[in-house]
Amino acid sequence: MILAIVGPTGVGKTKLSIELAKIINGEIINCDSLQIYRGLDVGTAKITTEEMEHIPHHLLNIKNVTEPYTVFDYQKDARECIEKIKKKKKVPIFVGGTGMYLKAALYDYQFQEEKENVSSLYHNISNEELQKRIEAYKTGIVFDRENRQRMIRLLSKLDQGIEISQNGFQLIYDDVIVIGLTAQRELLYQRLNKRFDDMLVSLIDEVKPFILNGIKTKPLMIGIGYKEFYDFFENKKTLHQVVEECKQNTRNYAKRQFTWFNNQMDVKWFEVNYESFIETIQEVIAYLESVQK
RNA sequence: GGAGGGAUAGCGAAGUGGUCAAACGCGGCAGACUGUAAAUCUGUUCCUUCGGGUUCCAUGGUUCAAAUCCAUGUCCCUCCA
Repeated sequence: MILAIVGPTGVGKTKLSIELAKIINGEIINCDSLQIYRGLDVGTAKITTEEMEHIPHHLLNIKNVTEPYTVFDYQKDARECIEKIKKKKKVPIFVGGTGMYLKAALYDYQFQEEKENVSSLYHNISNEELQKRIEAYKTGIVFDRENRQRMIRLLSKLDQGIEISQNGFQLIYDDVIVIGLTAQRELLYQRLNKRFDDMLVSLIDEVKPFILNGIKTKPLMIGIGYKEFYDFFENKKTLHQVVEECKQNTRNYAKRQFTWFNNQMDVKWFEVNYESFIETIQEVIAYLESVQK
């Protein structure tokens, strides 16, 4: 069995993962694109050593923020982790909200080793030109004509002669169970807002050195709770503005995560009972037992 | 007390007689997703049994026709006393 615990940020995936790992003898594989990095702890709501309760965690804190890391790397690393854990006769448990990382690990996505920063080759090309060049390949691929980032990606693959399958993706492992945690939208948003207020002071301590040292690498320019603070330290925005922006971005992100997991993967959802989290855990366990038979 | 300015969809904000159910932005909702994925992008957003119905502070008026013009009232802001 391979288990995955997914859902929007802040629902309680981490907590559930530890309880399940204890019960089903599992090891956890992080599936959060930012928790990969060392030093991004507060803002990513990363699990603490204490919270781990000695459950082994993989792909957590494996890179510095200055090191590149993408789905390509994740797919490789995650699959290795699965094998390692299985060899120990334990259960791999994916935990995290990066839908694409999870799907790349478990489904038959194919990525090629990449030489240069391919997309930089296309920077000067207009959207119209990108569209034309893609269409010139006459692949019949339907693509988003406004999404520059993804058009560049697509064209670069076509230019490299990489074939792009137009069928859906298939799981490459049997016995994958995806558990989704959900909560009433409004309740979740409230909790996210509160979580941000609670972390604010320590978050600033965490972000500040990066910003003052002029580090502007990918995770910092992308991560919610990180990227927004540059404007504050550069005196372009007030703290209040930045805080509101962080909260807004977090809510929007949670929304997108729902969309992904609802439509891209086959998820068994459980609404979290925050008054009594044990009940949620028990529900999940009961489900797992019923599926095991 | 006097002089001006304003009140528009959940919010901000255009519109100043017809082509206005009302631009645009935000937020909300829904969606896409083969390497920045905490990214990037799309659709939708008064109600509707999809025929239509009810809107632009309120009431009355002018007009074939009003969010737009006039009158009165209410509330808000700025300035002078």
